[in-house]
Amino acid sequence: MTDIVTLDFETYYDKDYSLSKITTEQYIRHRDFEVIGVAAKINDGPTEWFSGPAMQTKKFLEQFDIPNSYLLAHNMAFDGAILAWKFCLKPRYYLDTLSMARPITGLTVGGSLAALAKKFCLGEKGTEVVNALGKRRADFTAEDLARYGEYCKNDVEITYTLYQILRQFSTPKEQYIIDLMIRMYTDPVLKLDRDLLLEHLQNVQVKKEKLMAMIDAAIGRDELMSNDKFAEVLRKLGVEPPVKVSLRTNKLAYAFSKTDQEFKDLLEHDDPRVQAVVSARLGVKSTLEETRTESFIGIADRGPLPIMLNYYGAHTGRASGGDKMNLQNLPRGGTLRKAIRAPKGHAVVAVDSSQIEARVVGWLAGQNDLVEDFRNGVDIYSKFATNVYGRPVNRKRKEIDPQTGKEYFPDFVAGFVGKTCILGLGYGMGKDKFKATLKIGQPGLSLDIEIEEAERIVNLYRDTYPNIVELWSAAGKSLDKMVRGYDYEFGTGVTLKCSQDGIILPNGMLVRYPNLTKAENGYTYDTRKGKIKIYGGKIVENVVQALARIVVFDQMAKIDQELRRRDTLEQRSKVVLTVHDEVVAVVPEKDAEQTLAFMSEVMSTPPKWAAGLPVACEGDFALTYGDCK
DNA sequence: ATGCATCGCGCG
DNA sequence: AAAGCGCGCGATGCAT
Repeated sequence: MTDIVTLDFETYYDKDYSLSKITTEQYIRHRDFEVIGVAAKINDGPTEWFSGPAMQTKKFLEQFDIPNSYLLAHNMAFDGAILAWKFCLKPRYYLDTLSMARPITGLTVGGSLAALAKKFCLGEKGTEVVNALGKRRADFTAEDLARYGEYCKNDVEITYTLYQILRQFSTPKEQYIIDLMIRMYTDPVLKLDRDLLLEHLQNVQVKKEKLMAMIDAAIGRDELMSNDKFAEVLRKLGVEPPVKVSLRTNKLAYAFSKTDQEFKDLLEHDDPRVQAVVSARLGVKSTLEETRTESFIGIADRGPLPIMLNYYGAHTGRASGGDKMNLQNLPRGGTLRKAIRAPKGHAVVAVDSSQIEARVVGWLAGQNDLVEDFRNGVDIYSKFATNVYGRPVNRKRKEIDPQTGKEYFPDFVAGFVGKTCILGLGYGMGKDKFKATLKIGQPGLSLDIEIEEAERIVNLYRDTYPNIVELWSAAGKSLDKMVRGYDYEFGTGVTLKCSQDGIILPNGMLVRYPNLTKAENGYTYDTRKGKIKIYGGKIVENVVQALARIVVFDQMAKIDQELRRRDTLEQRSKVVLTVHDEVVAVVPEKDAEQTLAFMSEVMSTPPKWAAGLPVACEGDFALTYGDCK
């Protein structure tokens, strides 16, 4: 039996140097970092506390045979990174109670050890027994240090007990995924291209300065950023600011976003001053490129890029971004992605699962004609658009413009409509939202269709795929059954049983609906953020996202198991990142081609419980993440 | 100063 | 009766 070593570090912090102010990566790599003490235990043995200089702490830690043990902590990304980066100790396998708790209580209970101890009745977590703020290890009195040690030991005990409870809810595969996500952080291999990032920051800033130079010097950043102030700017130029009804609050709000057509129309206003202020507002308002580039440069100066993903961060099991650095929303085709590089002699391999959610919907609903089309590689977006427009549509067909001699896609717009239908209408989207979605469009494409036309297309979708409509209805029925505690199941590709706590997935995990309640006009469930409305179409969406996540994450685990077998100190080989339907690995350059083939093979194979689900994928390898497609 | 709600925008 | 959904971060504006 492999030992479980449970451990908890106490580290120096002060008002500004703390995890609430800076990222975990900055905190651990900071020059002020200091271990005050550490408590650890083996299996259910006694917990030991140690506090001493770094060298002695290392000696203390080395007694635990960590490289051959399972390592357990609450928030392992933190303790595991300290252990790996400061003490060069990596366990056989990471276990993390914070990750393990998320699928069970993530919706309703915070992730802190205190909140979880209370939830699972594990006794009191010690309150702050020692004032540690701003105190280095040497500043503590012997008594305070001893009390701090007791507090820390208690945390270790609670973590170990919590683990014994939570492990009953987990599976070996989910444990592997937790370990993998921790290793993405504690064992970083991707590098950031500092020079490229510095150049990019310069470009972004110059671009913004140029926009500012185009407008009246009296108008500053504040006038552009604030809605009220910007509205005044427009009024002074004789333009009545466009308004809209807020989707969330139903209140009137200024329509100043890049998706507000009326606002975008002002870019072509007769008065060049209006054009300039609108252009400046749109250019200055988005800060992602600038702030993220600055963060990246900071990391580039400190070391390789640790990737923090919250295991089961979403209700549906998808990961979410963490540590003030969401790597799941980097702009596509942008410099930030290009700045993420494989280490010397290595390549990045990225493979993503093609239209996984659309495939899962069709398969779950038993919409067999759609499933067969996916299986046969039919371009389903074009096929549905053909249906919509009553003429052959092929979004991939290229033609040469006789005037300019340039290549273009004549069915680009129709293809976009087809895509929007397949991706959106499967979850019950109505005509109004469909019309709005087409209007938002994508960069360089905004479609204005009549509401009658929107209704026609929505109805066409529902007539074409009646089993999907039937699935919404079956899923809707599950709400009534779950509330009343009756057995119920739905789904054709796989049968999903409903329980009191939610819908049971094929891997034994649940899509939970805590305190599901029948309200006046529908059903709600509780989260920490309040009550959420739930209905048939949305259940289908949640379940489909959850199923797609299981498919891709199990494939990711399988890929990593194989790569990990080849991984050595010099020739790194591992999965480094996932973005929902995408798996990214780093391997030696010479293995890139073979790895792409291997990953593609794995990601073209459905799991046993979904033998009839046609999965497909596409991928690429390159020296940078950004060049992988 | 700090927390919270809201919006916009990036990704899937 | 009808209803695309799932995230995190940065910014403003208001409350504390």
